[in-house]
Amino acid sequence: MVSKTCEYAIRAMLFIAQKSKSDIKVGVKHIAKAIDSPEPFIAKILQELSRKGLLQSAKGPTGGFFLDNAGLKQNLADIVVAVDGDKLFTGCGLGLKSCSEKKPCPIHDEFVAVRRQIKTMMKSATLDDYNTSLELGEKYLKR
Amino acid sequence: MVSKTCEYAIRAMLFIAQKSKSDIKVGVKHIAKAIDSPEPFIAKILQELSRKGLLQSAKGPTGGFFLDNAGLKQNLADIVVAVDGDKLFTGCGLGLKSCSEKKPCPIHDEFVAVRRQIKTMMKSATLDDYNTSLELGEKYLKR
DNA sequence: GAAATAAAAGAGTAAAAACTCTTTTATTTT
DNA sequence: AAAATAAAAGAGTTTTTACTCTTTTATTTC
Repeated sequence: MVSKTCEYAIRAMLFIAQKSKSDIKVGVKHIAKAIDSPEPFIAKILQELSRKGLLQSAKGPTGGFFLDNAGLKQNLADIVVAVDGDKLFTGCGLGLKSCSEKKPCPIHDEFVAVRRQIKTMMKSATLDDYNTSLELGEKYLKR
Repeated sequence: MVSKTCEYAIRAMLFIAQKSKSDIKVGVKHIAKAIDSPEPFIAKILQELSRKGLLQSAKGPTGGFFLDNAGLKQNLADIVVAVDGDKLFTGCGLGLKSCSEKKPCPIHDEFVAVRRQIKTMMKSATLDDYNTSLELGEKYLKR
């Protein structure tokens, strides 16, 4: 559904969101451990997202990645688009380039519905909104 | 959502289903042209599916690939599982190995709903069911 | 200002997915 | 039986995705 890179990105962003609530910046090592991902790989992903402005970073001791208030208002769809592009939300279910309302593939209408549901779901909650259930230990980012 | 291999497989199977309605066997060359796919690649995919029993084949002149009556009753989910496995229907949205009702990822419940919708959609119609709209030229397999 | 910490940047490697080519085997038509 | 047709099989290549390593640069603490 989304790339592995994107899965890591979402999990990392959710973890950073938690820490940012208490104004804590987190280093790559800490993040990698928390979401169980290869350290240099998640570093690269987050640098890319930081360049794109989806999160902030600070170098040096006590530095690390963090989210400002605007960042905490982002939703999962924002991350998915930044990492994978919008093919999940716009592509044809059978890979046809010019599949459209006018020239639909056999499953066009059904896929439009599925995609809409996915989009709605990914836009319905901000990173901040996930914090509570994560803090309560009702939801997990690891294993 | 599904692999490119799987997209080709579905499109080829839908095309073969059409031809099989009039008891016509189709060669790889013909199929590749009809669905706009690399010829040796779709050949390989169909050989694999034929080995798994999802369609039939005959060698020699007038030979080619075709579907028997049971084959025409298959749905898209059958093809997806044969090609990609069942990860689309069972995997975690964030790639967690032990994501479950007991230890859910933050988007577990929403993803269960999305996956159910996809599964329902892919099981709701047989290959045969798509024939009419394709014959009428309302739906397309190419471009 | 020296040492330590942590991200930035970029090159490099490994594995998987997508795609190709060649040879063989079976079947049918003439 | 010979020629032609078409799938079977398997090895090989290319591209993309996933992941690693090394060096540099910025910041902070002591």
